Amino acid sequence: MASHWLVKSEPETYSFEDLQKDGKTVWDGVRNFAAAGHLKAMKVGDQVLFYHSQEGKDVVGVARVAKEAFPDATDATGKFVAVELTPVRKLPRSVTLADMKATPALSDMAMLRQGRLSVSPVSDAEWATILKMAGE
DNA sequence: GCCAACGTTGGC
DNA sequence: GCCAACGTTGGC
Repeated sequence: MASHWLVKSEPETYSFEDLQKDGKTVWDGVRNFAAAGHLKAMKVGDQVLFYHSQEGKDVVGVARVAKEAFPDATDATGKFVAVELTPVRKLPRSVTLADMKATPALSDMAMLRQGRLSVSPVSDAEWATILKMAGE
């Protein structure tokens, strides 16, 4: 059963456009146990919302898990993992943080309840709501 | 094993 | 640029 997720990235560091240009990317550098736990739970084929933090503060695109969790090569301790993501599509309209906060159906979203979490789960209902808000 | 201090993230 | 929230680290 496929799950849905949301990952955050500062577009200045790595934007959705960068992912589309690269064709794929290794999602490493996560140094938070809760987020790492979510990375480990990802399965190939799971869909992932791509959120731009700091600049934009909006969900801009959809990506897909291409490779399940493997040791993060940038982590010397060996405690953290990375996954590989590929771009799926850019959303017709981005969905801003303000829009999500203003939507009662999304009030329980993990990313809203815990702002600093860089990788978080998205329920099927939340997923459908956000895609609809994005004009799909 | 607990708790205080510190560092980092991210929204405003 | 500031401030709040939260996770991690290190001392006891």
